Amino acid sequence: MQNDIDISSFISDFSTNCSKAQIKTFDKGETITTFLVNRNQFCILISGSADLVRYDYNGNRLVSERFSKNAIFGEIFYQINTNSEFVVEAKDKCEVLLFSYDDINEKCKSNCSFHQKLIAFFPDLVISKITDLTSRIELLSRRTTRDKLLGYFNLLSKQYGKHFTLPFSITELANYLAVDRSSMTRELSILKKENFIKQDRNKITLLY
Amino acid sequence: MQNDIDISSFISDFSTNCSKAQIKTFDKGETITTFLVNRNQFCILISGSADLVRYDYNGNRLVSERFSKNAIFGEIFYQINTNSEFVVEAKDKCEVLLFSYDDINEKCKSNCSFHQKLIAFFPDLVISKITDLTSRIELLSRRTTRDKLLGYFNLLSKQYGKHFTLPFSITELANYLAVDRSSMTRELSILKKENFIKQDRNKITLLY
DNA sequence: TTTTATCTGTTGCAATTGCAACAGTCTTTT
DNA sequence: AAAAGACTGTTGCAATTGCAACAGATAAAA
Repeated sequence: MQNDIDISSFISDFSTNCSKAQIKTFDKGETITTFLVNRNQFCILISGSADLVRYDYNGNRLVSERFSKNAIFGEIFYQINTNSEFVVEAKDKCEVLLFSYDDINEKCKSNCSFHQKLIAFFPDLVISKITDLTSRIELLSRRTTRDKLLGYFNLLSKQYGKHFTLPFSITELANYLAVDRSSMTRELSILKKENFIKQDRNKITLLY
Repeated sequence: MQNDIDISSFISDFSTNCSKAQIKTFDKGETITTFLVNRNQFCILISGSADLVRYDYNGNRLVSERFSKNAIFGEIFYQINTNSEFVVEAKDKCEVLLFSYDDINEKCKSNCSFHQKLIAFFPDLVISKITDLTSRIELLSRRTTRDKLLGYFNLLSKQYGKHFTLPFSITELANYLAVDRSSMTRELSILKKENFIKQDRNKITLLY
């Protein structure tokens, strides 16, 4: 939601100026990082898009978050959790800035130009992240699938108007809203029947 | 969850050094802030505890978040939303640091000692906040009340062991997990019957 | 202490949801 | 172009949940 920062403009700085941070490029499908041990890893997505994927006990692949430009993620934000395996996978070609938060925080505090710039854009990134998470909590707190759908559509319509394309497939939307896919589709059908929305796959038009 | 920072130690700094920030004290029950217009307000709870309260269309008071020492909150983190009215209320006596994020970010960037210190502790506060929100999303994504309860108890047991007191009343816990209170109580009873837990009001013992 | 208000636990019932299985589309790969 | 795989939509059924109403317990106020 916060796309007005352009981190890529100073990419050249770290490779030359900070030994603690690195930029890596990932091709579609590659694993960017995992959340297994806690190395306090901190990642910033500079370009491309990626999914936070959970593999449940049945081996099903569930996309539980979608990252795009300027998204931040990494072990540092997660309480490493017993029975769930998280992986971040490149959805298309990605440039990612990776560093250990500890390194950045402790070892090159003031004399590193990368660190200086990190401080400059860090607040906007995290505030935007918190806003996103808070919105999602508001959605997930709703009791019915219908309320979740309409709530989510409302958020999108503020940005894009009455007609928009979901940033998710239908299957992924169900994961994002934490409901069963087929039940969600059922509810979408009802919304269509009742003329609340038009829908063609992940293209939605609000009729109210 | 992140209590090792002590903001109060430099409280004296802002009142004297930064005209943009202020410390206020609130008595139990008082409204600390509301989320109505977006003034980019940013709040840090220095001492005491507070609730993020939503009043739904029936006038019911729902506690949807609980803030304690070092919690951050404020309009800046919320997409102001049509049909929900949010208020932060002091749960007991509170000291709160308030400022407009814009003011801090734009107008006294480098020559204000308050700003310098804010930068120093800001990262830990926001990272801790993101971790909390992410954990909650993981809980809210679970399909059954039982899974939500056990997941939450697991988190607490990592910190406090097999026996702990919830930071919530039973009613508030239901709000936090976004389930119906009576249904949740029903599920708690089943967990007791099946000898998974012992429970006396908000005191829980895990038996596994 | 008495009164009042709030919180907790219980249960019946209706509504919603998850699960499973399947068929049709669309996309990607060979 | 054909085949394989993934995604979407549908539906029956069982399980879970929300809702409502109520009684007892606890806490706060008078």
